[in-house]
Amino acid sequence: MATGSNRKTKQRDALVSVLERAERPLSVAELLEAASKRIEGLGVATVYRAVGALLDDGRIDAVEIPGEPTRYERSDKGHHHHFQCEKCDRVFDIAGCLDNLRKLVPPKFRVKQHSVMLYGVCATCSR
Amino acid sequence: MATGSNRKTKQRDALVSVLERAERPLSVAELLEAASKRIEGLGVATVYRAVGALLDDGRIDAVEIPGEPTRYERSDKGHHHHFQCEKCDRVFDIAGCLDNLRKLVPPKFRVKQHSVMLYGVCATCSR
DNA sequence: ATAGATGCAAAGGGTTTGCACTTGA
DNA sequence: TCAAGTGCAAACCCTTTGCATCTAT
Repeated sequence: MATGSNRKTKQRDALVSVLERAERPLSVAELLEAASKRIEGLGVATVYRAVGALLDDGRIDAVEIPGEPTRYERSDKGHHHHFQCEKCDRVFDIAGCLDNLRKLVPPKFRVKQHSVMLYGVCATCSR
Repeated sequence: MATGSNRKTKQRDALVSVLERAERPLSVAELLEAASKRIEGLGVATVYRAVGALLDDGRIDAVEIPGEPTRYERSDKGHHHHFQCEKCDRVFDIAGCLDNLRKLVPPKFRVKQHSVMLYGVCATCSR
């Protein structure tokens, strides 16, 4: 996926480092806020463009949760899905995947990607 | 879920009937376009409000696809998932479901709902 | 009569884009 | 040098809301 040139700038460095340290997927707003502590005057557009570049390069993945702004996370976590707790709203990574998903589709349909979101109550909130 | 009063109006009748005949989930824009053929001067806000009322009453369900406008479908179709074609952007219903999804989560996590989205190329666009 | 529904237009939130300016290679 | 990146503001898309006007009951 590595497209184009991608210069090294302090803005992108800051954003990458925020994403690298993050323990959970972050939204653009969260990225902006976190990185602004280091880069003053950082603009939203820059964050969106950096995020776009990182997505193109496959360095991060988008975590999309209906009704919420898209979050982003390092892509080196491998293929996985997410679980959102309805009590605490936290999003957890779920290892593993059902690869027989493609069996579900009608003939002639070609499946290239899929996403699975699980909702329920996490271990902590279950107590 | 049946809330409030819900008057019978020609606008809502038209929208319900469009939804009832639809073979795939429809966006507000699609609903507006379809229903406008019968109700001239139909406004977007009316569609949104009608959709909201139908959701409250549990007569339709929202199909949320990241990066795309929410689509709506009759709620009496039973449990199923969706497939979006990357060529034509249409969303199709996929019968069946992998119910071993719950096996993916760590112990103590309780799964109550899940959603599966498949992406690829539909039969028509495959040709 | 009157609460609920409608249409319009304005406003809101998230995301993208045009443009002049800055900066990394 | 000069293409790529930045910041700002305007533009966009989807959705919601305020308000004066209808309309079903």
